[in-house]
Amino acid sequence: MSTVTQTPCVGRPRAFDTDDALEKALEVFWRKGYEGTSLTDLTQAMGINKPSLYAAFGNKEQLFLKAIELYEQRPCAFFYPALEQKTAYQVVESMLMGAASSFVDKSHPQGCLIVQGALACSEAGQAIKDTLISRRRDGEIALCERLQRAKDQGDLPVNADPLLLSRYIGTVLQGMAVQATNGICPQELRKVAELVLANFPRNHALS
Amino acid sequence: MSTVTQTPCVGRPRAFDTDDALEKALEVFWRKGYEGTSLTDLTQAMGINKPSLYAAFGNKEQLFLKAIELYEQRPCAFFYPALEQKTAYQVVESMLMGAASSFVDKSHPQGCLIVQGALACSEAGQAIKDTLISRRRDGEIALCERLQRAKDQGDLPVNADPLLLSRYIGTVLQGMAVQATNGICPQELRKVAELVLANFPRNHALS
DNA sequence: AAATTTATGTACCGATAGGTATTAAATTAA
DNA sequence: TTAATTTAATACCTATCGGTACATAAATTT
Repeated sequence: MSTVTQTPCVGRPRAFDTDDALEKALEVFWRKGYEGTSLTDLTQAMGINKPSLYAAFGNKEQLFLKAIELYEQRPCAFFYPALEQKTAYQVVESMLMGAASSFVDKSHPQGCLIVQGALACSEAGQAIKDTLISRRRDGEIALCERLQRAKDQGDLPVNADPLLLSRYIGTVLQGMAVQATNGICPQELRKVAELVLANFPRNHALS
Repeated sequence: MSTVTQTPCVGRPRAFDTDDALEKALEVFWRKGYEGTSLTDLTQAMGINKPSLYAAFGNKEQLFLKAIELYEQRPCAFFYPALEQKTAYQVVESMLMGAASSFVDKSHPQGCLIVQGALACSEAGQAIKDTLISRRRDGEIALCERLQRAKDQGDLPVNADPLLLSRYIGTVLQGMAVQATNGICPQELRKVAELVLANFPRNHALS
């Protein structure tokens, strides 16, 4: 690990753990979105004051960027790992089921930070909004490439359209994130995911 | 119509048209969300100053509520009218195709105000967030009732689950709204809608 | 022990947030 | 013509926004 907590050798030692503080910041951003989160919200949740925050993380925008990095590695860690499943069906199954558990997990805010972090915002948040759009697109591109590979290997019907399928799954995942913020209960969200799966094309011979 | 522009008989006449002003406000809220929109954004777009806004619409929150009412009657007017289609399939087809055109229509902001108006926000916006959640839920409930009626009339397979189907279609619609903010092009969004339709259960004997 | 370096805490910065008091202007009713 | 009524425009209110200056505290280096 590169970001292991290594106390700098000189000067007064930091009185807080940056990883813990980042995790607290992530939770606030997740719940309130980028612009809905104030510096006061952050410092209170992180248990530090503003100069410490700025010294450790730069500014609000850079802190948010670090938060979404942590987000994609930690609680929402169902997406990219799912790509490594053996079959296209299992990839999509892993994604949909992962989303169905993560988005409504009561141990953290509901929904998906990448979707609700800055879906609509003022000019001041445009850069963050664009960053989140890119993250969503990147996910779909990665899924598309995975499905294309599956098709090339005969793991999807010859008439399957990887680009369309990845857009469709991306749409469902983003919709599930909204459903989670609506307060849908876990079982219901899971049933939606299962319905999508039931219609997903597969070569029974291979799976 | 109840809100027809009727000049009050006494006092200085209003120098702006409230319907026009509301339409301008709607567009700003649509683009920037409830909390991302400032009073200055609103007054500039509406061409009026703050006291006029407050006299005519109450405050920012009430103005937003009037904006979402207008929104559901005007540009986003594909949802509830779709319920009156003859068959369940046609209802869903009308909704999905309506969304596929409305959400990416270049004559107004991309996406759906009911989804992106306040998906995540500060405590100050909680009431608006809850209102939008209710609107989303109400739409799904109405669709569910319509599909149940269809099932009762033999217009859906006997094993069809109206509640699950309405949640699924709601999820897809909300996901399509996010896709629209991502900047997906109209044809691609339409193809997603068509894919969903292709898997929607129907009794061919009836449609 | 002194000098250096880094972090903490308080207090503050200009800008902007939503909202309003007040006065002038424009209309109708008397 | 005057009084009553409503709107318009400016200026202002308090609170909070993101961000920082500055003095103090705590560690290491010399």
